[in-house]
Amino acid sequence: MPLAIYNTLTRRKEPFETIEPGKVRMYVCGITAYNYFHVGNARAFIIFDVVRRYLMWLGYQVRFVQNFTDIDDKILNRAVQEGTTMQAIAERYIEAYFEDSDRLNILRADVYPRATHTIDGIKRLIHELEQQGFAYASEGDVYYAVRQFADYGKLSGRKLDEMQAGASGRVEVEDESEKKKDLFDFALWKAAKPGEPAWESPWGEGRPGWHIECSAMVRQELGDSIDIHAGGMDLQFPHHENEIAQSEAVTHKPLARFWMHNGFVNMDGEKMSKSLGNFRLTRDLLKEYDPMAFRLFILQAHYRKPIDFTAEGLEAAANGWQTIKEGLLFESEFGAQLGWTSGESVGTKIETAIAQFKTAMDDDFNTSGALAVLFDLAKDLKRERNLLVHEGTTSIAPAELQHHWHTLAELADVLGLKAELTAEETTPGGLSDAEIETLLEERQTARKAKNFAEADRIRNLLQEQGITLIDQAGGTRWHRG
RNA sequence: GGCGGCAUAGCCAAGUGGUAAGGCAGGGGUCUGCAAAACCCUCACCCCCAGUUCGAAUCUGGGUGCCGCCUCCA
Repeated sequence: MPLAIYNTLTRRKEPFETIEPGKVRMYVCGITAYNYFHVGNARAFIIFDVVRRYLMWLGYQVRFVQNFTDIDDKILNRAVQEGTTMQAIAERYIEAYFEDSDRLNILRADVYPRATHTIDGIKRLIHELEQQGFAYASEGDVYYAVRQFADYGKLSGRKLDEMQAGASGRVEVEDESEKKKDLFDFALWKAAKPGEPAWESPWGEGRPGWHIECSAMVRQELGDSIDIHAGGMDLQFPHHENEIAQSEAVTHKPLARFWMHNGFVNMDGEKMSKSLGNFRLTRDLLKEYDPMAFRLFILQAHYRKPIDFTAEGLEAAANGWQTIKEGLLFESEFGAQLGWTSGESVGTKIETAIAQFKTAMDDDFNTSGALAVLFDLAKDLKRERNLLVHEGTTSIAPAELQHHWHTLAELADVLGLKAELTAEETTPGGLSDAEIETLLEERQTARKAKNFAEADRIRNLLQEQGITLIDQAGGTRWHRG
């Protein structure tokens, strides 16, 4: 069965087809660089990173573009607040974006266009819109005339006449109405206020509106029509609706074949938003949790559903991640011991696992279902690992085990789950094997003499060094970690 | 006022006509001086009512509850 993706435009799952065979052009709306990104942003980036990875795994050549908005009121405000420039603020948070997203194992985009580097393209687009009667200048601003675009509202499923201006309660409707012909017209270009960064234009000194940059960037980096355009649910309207209006009015071609939107991250049941101030920065979260635990947390829910961010949920994901991580680390810990070579063959279990994984992912990226496959594989490995540690042998032939591991590693990579030994785990404890053996002998003597206090003292001492003892009938085994 | 979504175990969450994946937590057991680690086993009739069907968590109608969007937002 082929891959089916839910398309916001049609409100249906549709078989995925590309414009150009074998190639995918994909655009994801990135951050406005005025703060570290929050966990809601992170969800979008993780989700679409997985979409990209999966398409690549299926054999598509994916060109992935994600923008940085580096002109914006919020960046400007912050710059004023800190007595610095808009550029300095933007640079800082773009750099931070890379640090945080790298930790989340989000693949780098092929291109990261910025608004400030796209001014020419933006001006050209506005000019074309003006020429074709979709835009008008007004006191140094330029607005898009939504009534001129017959399809306005097709993405978000609304009609201009049915919309209630100001229903969100965030906008002062009267504010700009003087300059606009219609309440729902939106700014393509804003006249600069004194002291603000500004660019020359036929309409006077000013800067681009928010929506226009994406239209210009898509066009510049990917062409008139692309395969996937993605972002958070909230971008559906007005941002993406406006992008469509801007782009399609000029090109007369569909901006994107598939529009994908991810659901929100709620904080303890309540919507997380900048205005409510209850957002959680990814950077802060990663001080407490393994980035992969967070990734797992996100991937355990379907991307279009809202997900509730709670400490319990994160804990559960962190515990679950341990299992997958142990499976992934199997090779580096025991591969050599088991004499694994690079030879490959595939067992039936593995084929079934891959098929199940694919079935889940083909169904509009059912990562939750896909994860069940990973857990199954990881648990096998975990069991064998423990058998090895406790009994010194495995119940599955090493070669077959290797295929298990290989498959787990491959599928985990599609989901962007990567296991790394922490510094603690890599650095062996202060005690040498010989020292440990000596202590064990002492403890054994104490145990035989029923001096359990002494035996427990030694056990605790070793435990503090990260060494776990396994008392068995045939003697005591131990392992680090 | 308009548009849309969701409701599955203690928690999270798949499944969209054939008799409930998975994760976390829990319970029981084996082993042990006691632990720990490990292993094995175990844990749901799917918000309510009516209907369609041989058969429904899954379709239809009606309720109830929660949530999102209608120019800050991923």
